[in-house]
Amino acid sequence: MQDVTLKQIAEILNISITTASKALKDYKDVSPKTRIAVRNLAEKLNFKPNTTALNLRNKESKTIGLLIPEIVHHFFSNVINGVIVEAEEHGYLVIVLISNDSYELEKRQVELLLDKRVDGILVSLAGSTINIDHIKQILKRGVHLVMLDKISTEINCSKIIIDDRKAAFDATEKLILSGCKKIAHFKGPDGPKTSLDRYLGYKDALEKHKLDSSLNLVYTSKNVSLEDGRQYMDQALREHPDLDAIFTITDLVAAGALQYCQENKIAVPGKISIMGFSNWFVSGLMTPSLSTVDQPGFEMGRVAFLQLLKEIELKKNEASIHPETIVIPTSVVLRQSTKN
Amino acid sequence: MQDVTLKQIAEILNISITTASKALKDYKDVSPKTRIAVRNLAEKLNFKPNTTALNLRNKESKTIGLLIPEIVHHFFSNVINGVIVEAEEHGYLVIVLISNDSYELEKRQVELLLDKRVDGILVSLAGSTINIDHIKQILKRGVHLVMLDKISTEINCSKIIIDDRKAAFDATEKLILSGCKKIAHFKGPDGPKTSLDRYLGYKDALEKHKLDSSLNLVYTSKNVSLEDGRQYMDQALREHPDLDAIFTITDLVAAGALQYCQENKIAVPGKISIMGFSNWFVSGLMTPSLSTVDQPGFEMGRVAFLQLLKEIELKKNEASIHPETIVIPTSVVLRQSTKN
DNA sequence: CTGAAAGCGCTTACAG
DNA sequence: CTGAAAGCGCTTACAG
Repeated sequence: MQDVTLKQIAEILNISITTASKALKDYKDVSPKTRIAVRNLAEKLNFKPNTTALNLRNKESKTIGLLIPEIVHHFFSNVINGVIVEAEEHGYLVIVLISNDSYELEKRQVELLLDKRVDGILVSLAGSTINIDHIKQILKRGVHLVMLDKISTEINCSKIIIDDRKAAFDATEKLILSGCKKIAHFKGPDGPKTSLDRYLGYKDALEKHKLDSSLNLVYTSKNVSLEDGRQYMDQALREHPDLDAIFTITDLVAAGALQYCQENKIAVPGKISIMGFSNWFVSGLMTPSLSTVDQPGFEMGRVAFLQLLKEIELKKNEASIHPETIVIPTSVVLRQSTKN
Repeated sequence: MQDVTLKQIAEILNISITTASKALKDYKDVSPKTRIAVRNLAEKLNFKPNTTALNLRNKESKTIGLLIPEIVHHFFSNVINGVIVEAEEHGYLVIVLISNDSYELEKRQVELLLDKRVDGILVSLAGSTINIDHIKQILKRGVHLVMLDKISTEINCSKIIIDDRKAAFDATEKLILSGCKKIAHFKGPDGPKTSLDRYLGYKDALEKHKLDSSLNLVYTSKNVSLEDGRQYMDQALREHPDLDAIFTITDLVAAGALQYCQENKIAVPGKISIMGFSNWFVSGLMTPSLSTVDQPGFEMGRVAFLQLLKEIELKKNEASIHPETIVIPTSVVLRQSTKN
């Protein structure tokens, strides 16, 4: 069954396409009789205006692109969900593309989205992305852009982030307030700003409370993997027998550390407290369950879409756009892997 | 910066739009000189043919819709990933929509996708979907359809599934072969076919090995939640003191059962073996890690897209389409929550 | 109140 | 070798 067009309706009713179109769009200069006839027939034939034709004419697609490093990932799948739900609410559809943390893929995917003529693009940068000319390209082509979580300070666009430094500070301070005195940090790789900020927040807290903040308490996890967590837990315990807590770049690393402790009968949090970051789904299921920082992915996705929409509509009204940076609040979730 | 059009190129070069178009598309009836001039200018101005115009003309969008019950979910996020990766490989983009297991949402989302004129739709049904007229509507509108995992036998389209009954049989038999004699099943709600099939596979295995397969060993989890797992573990142990294994509808329920055992110092697998289903990411992280059935989401997503593509291309060549049902193999993953 | 015309950006059968 | 014309399906300023 082919899609019904205005032309067909016009032919059946022996009127012009113009009139048929007007009748459906509540133009006042159509006789009630014609209006009714057109509407009834449209209803009967299940007429749906062809979106592609509308897009071509209106130069908008009511579609946005979402470019994200991963999808099989608790935080990012929440982000995607937030974007999709909010977009649908406002009549927009979302094309999802996964860079798999690859700069090359990300670059190509930006092209795909641009060629597709989406109305706007939401980007969370791949871990391996250093050069950001492809992102600048988005702005140059006049397409709206909002970055979230993995952002670049070199791009002049709206950004949706959490305050990683403050969140890490809060998490570390909770460990301190629960009585921990020697706290290691398993940080992420050096590139991403989030890694750096979480490290700085950790350091801030130690310094504020005058605890040992020497660099030999900091371990850099290359792969941010379960295995890394196990390995550094082993190493940290050997290098610092008096260690009583660790704070990790993300829950997965914390989970590895926790596994190591379980297998080696090291009491958590008796001997050592473990604090993760991100509040992955898994954190609540482990034994003991993991204390962590809740990173509200769904909310970030929602707000990112809303910001993009705002800019799309400002542009339509020819108003000027002022990029904003919106910080979404985080909170520390205390569970069983820390004291108190 | 506005997008460059063929018209602009033609004007600059003082040729017709027709010729410009042909030059870019390797029509042989264009002089080499013109061809070169057009190509160079197009390159220089970074000309990209307007996809929307092409879509309108070619009546295809190189875009498909993916309608899925959940996204913050290990299996489904893998499915989505598989679809997106394979689609991108073949020049297709994917619009993702989440029904959140709601029939109402699913119905509306099918409309959205149809109105968008996607070339095809991949559907995994919402848990609450009983009436499937909206799915039939897809076929009626001449849009290609492939269903995956949560399918409906009433729809005549290609389907990508696992053999739930066989998978459940295999999992249960592993428990039996490891020496378990009294095995309970925490099944899912009665609606979905997967629930039923997993129950039947469990029953098949018990009967084959002449073990107790009475109905009082079967508990129906309404919410398929962590809490359900805890609760039925408690109940099952009270009702069957000699219980030595459980097989659950999905890993989350198994995780709840495991938590219950941990908290109540019930040895796993010493006293009781626990077998989940789906191989969620979390299964490998728990202590003890969970034995389960691997449900290859990524592969299912890939194959689903490939099947859809095949049908799209068959149609283009006016060949006839024969719906296929493709069964993706599963395997039992033995970890620490079961014996041997 | 109705409809012919122009246009969104492209392609292609056809005439010259 | 080049380009005017028709067309994909719609909308809207304009003439009648």
